Amino acid sequence: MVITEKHIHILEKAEELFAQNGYEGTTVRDIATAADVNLAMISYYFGSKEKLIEILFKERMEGTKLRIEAVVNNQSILPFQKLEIIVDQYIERVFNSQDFYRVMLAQQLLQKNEVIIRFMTQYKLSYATLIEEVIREGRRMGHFCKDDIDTLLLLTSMTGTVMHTVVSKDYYREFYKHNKLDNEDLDTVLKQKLSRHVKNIFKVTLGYEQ
Amino acid sequence: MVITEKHIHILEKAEELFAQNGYEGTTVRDIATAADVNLAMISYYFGSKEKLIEILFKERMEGTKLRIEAVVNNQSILPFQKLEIIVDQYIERVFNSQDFYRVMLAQQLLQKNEVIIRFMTQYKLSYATLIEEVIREGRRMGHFCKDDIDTLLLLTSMTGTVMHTVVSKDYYREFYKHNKLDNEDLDTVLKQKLSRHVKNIFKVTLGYEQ
DNA sequence: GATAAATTCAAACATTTGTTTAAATTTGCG
DNA sequence: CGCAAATTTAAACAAATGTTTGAATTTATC
Repeated sequence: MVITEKHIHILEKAEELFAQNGYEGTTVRDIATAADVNLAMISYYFGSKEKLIEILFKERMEGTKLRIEAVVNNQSILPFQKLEIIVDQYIERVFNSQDFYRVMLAQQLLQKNEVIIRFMTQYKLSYATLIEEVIREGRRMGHFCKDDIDTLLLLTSMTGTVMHTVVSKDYYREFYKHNKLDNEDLDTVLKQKLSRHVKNIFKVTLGYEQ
Repeated sequence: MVITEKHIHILEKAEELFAQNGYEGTTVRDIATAADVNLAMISYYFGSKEKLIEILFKERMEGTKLRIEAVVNNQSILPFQKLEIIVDQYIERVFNSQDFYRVMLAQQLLQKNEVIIRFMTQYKLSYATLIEEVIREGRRMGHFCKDDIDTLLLLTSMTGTVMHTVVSKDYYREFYKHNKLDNEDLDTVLKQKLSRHVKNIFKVTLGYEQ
């Protein structure tokens, strides 16, 4: 299937609506209106509403694996530095694509679409495998002293902490009376805090000797 | 409004369906069928589908605050021990009520129902306030040496890590080839791992001196 | 500029949705 | 029992849903 500008435009609008109202809570008419195209165009371009969200996932998930692979395979970066880069890349990616990550979390929660489940499983497991490689490297080099490291728990701790922060931004604003901060400034603050916090989690979990 | 056995029975079935298919993905007919009551009974007992989920939240969130308050106000428990108890209580609660916590996460993600948003905000903020109190106590007693502790980030890290673990249980099963473990055994393993991991996060974040 | 293909459109399609109705049945109580 | 209130029922309601249709329009190719 060839993805044109039109496809991309509709997908962007659909992504926004899915993030806002959920997949079931978004109608094909909503998408058509938001994208400023005729209702029938959704079927014409994507076949169905379900196919549309599948294509959205395919589009968004392509390429994300490549970036982390480049880091892992770089010989000149030390293991813990690699993990720091991976953490910062993940935080940056989530904050830059908040809508999609909301849609993804919702899909992970419901697990209704087989195609999407496969995408997400493949993504998460390959991610975990790469991190495990870095951890093994770090242990070999004597940088990490813990020997019963649960890679997936560590990864889940990162994704859970970051995702939950994004999802509960409003609590943050209320608890610390950050009302004056606009959304962008709040994001900057949260990204910094998260970076430090998650790296700390990695450090203590791995037993990283400075 | 008086909640009868009938209400509770319907709420339990609705909770299951909401967790499985989402709020929008669950029809009033689904709920009626699952609860083995006539379709019109949902409106008769709850007024509407929206009121039903609001009452579900009211029912489930009542009392959760009391338990943590009892811990915080107990003079004979040391600050870090209090936090350890709070962590274990939270993990236990999430694993015992996985359906509801899934529904809650979905609601947090979409933020469509004002009544439910209020419930959740009140819950999270009072939770954070109580933990902040314990942290202050620990700092006063010289047990925690970090002085720029972000309570809400710490709390979000706990809830995010635990919730994400529950939601992505399937990845866990696949990654570690835990196929043979039944769901209950896997839960036991995950609870133990989470308990240790989250307490570690608290320890390092607070600068707890053994 | 003619022709065919691709795109757009308004309208219609059959289902499904949450809610209501009004009659039937059960329950509680003197 | 008798009777009123509470509960249950099948049926109907209008509105909204995803998808399709077939004609109209635009675009691309010669």
